[in-house]
Amino acid sequence: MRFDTVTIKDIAKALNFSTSTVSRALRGSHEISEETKKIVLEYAEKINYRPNPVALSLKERRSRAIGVVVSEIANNFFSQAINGIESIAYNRGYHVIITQSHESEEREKVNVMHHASRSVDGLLISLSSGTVDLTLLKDLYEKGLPIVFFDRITDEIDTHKVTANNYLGALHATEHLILQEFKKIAHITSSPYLSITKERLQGYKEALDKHNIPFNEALVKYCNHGGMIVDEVEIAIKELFNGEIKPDAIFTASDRITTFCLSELKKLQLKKATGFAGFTNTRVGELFDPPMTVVQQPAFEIGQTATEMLIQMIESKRSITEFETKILDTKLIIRKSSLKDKKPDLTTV
Amino acid sequence: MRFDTVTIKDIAKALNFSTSTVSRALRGSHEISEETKKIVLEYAEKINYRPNPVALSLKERRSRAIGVVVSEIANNFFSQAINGIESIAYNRGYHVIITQSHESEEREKVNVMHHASRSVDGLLISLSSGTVDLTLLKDLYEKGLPIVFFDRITDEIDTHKVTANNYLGALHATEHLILQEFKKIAHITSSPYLSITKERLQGYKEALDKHNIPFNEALVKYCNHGGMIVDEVEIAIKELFNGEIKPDAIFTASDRITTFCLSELKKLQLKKATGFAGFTNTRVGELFDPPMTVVQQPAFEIGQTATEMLIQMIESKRSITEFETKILDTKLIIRKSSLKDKKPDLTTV
DNA sequence: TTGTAGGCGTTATCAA
DNA sequence: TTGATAACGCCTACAA
Repeated sequence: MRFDTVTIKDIAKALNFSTSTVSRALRGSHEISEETKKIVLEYAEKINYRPNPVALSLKERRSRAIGVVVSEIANNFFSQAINGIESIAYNRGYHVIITQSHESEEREKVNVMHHASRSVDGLLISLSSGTVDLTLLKDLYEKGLPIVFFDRITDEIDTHKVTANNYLGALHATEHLILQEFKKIAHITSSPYLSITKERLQGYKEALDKHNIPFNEALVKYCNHGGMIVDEVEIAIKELFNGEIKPDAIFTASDRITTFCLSELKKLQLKKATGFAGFTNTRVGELFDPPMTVVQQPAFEIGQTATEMLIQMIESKRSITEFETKILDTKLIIRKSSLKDKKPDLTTV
Repeated sequence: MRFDTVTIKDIAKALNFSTSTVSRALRGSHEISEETKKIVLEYAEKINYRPNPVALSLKERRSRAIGVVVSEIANNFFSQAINGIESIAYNRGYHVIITQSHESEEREKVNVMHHASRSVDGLLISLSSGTVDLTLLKDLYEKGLPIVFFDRITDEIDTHKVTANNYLGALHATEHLILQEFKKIAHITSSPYLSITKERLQGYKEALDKHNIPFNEALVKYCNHGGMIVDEVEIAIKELFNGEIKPDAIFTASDRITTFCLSELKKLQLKKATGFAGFTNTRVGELFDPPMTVVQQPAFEIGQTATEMLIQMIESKRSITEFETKILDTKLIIRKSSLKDKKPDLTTV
């Protein structure tokens, strides 16, 4: 099956003009007579002519499209961030092309190359948890492809970056658990490679330190696939509760880990005995049993900010030398799951 | 900023061959000497040559890309369906370009046109709740653009379609509520234009009929934006509970409506008194308070099936005349929210 | 004011 | 076995 479209040639032939005349008339050039313009525009309208963006991309080497690479769309944080990205891009006349890396370095590379070679004008990327090698991105960036990192960022490339204040978010959540008099707070987090993992771990440690609680490596568990594999979280929890120091509270570092962790705790009948707080952008934390204490990232705003920065880079005439890393505040929403005294929820019976 | 890439020309110049020789060597043509091939391939590898897909698209009028239009990515059903789409597309060597209509006919049109003119090889679409006019899609379809509808389908275009068995899903859920001895079961659903709305309403009615419960129009509420606007659901619930016949159970017809509805019931302290079941693909229904009875759609499989059908259309040499509408079974997962006797959940305390 | 020619990167056809 | 040329759809420098 093939798809027929009207081209400038068709118009030129039908109207007995040259293609250049038609082209100029369509773009409203002042060097074309009003009459010709009118004839051409009317005919174009009539046969529903649309310029072929592929041809334009080839010619202008730009596409008015922005490529986005995230690990997973089925994730509250990313889908909200994407909405932020779209809200800006749409208004500025850019299209958004979304691809998923599924936390795999390999898939991420394929996606990045696809974007680059399809002449997106710029790239927004949140690194996969499997990514260690940044040479491809570095390469493209040096060749002139504008890139903005968001959420999972890197030190290795000097460009604009946007992320949540993961450090403070983790610090406040952990501190909240400490003030609730939990003594053995475990931390289940993603791949240690990720910027967000490091920042959140740092916040967790800082909170402990501030309250003179010794940091214990055994209470920190890493899920290298960010919770994409159920077993990861299951194993982490089993190790924690079979270990020497059984935690009385858990602080989780990502959407998926948070969810799986709750399921596990429920299975093990530990849900109501264990203090709980986690990073997640779910809209339904309030409906959980018990209602869940969460650290919420400004996902929509992160997407917006990253996109504004990217478009600025794309449209800037001279090359940019001053780069910025914007850090947006998280929000701690305290609900019953992190309170020491977790009676069954009777208020809504 | 501009982005430099290596082209066949560069290779030709460097190696003192013509572009056609290089082109053929790169594609392994047998009419090129082994030696030349080796030289070209090695050099191409060395300078990291990648063919420009934009140029290829222009030449071949195909892009090996599939366009997807959904109402919202931040939706369990759609994000899972997209994963299904990607799983097939990736293996067959197609890229997936995702766009959102935000339940707006206008945005949907823009996206469809974007896809069409960017020469996607085919289109997967789930209609927005605002869509009444299908002439654009009809037009493109008649011009030869392969289109497969999934989830929210239409009678107006004769092509492949895939959807869940919304009728049976609704029937079983409603019947389950009836068997739990709920007497006044309300139904909150999406825009009446949508195929899924009609099918689910049909199932709901059928269940009532089967059990000799008279259908009451006042117990059905439509949210024209599919719950994208919070107020919609709030108003629907208020109307229901301020009406003459106060419902003792609610059956909701979409992910968002389900969630908002629960929030409202919680606010109004009606959550534990009201029987509840709803269409949703959330993974965390079990963690809710009370654990939620859900009708789950085979989202991943719907995405996969639609993509297989689309690729078949794309790659078929002669035009297809026999079209199929596949209907995949839903799954009713019964949990506490729909049980008549909803004691506070003590088992997990 | 309009037309001609060349180029964006690639491949197919034809010629050498 | 290799090279020159034209074409995909569009735009623009230059010519008329």
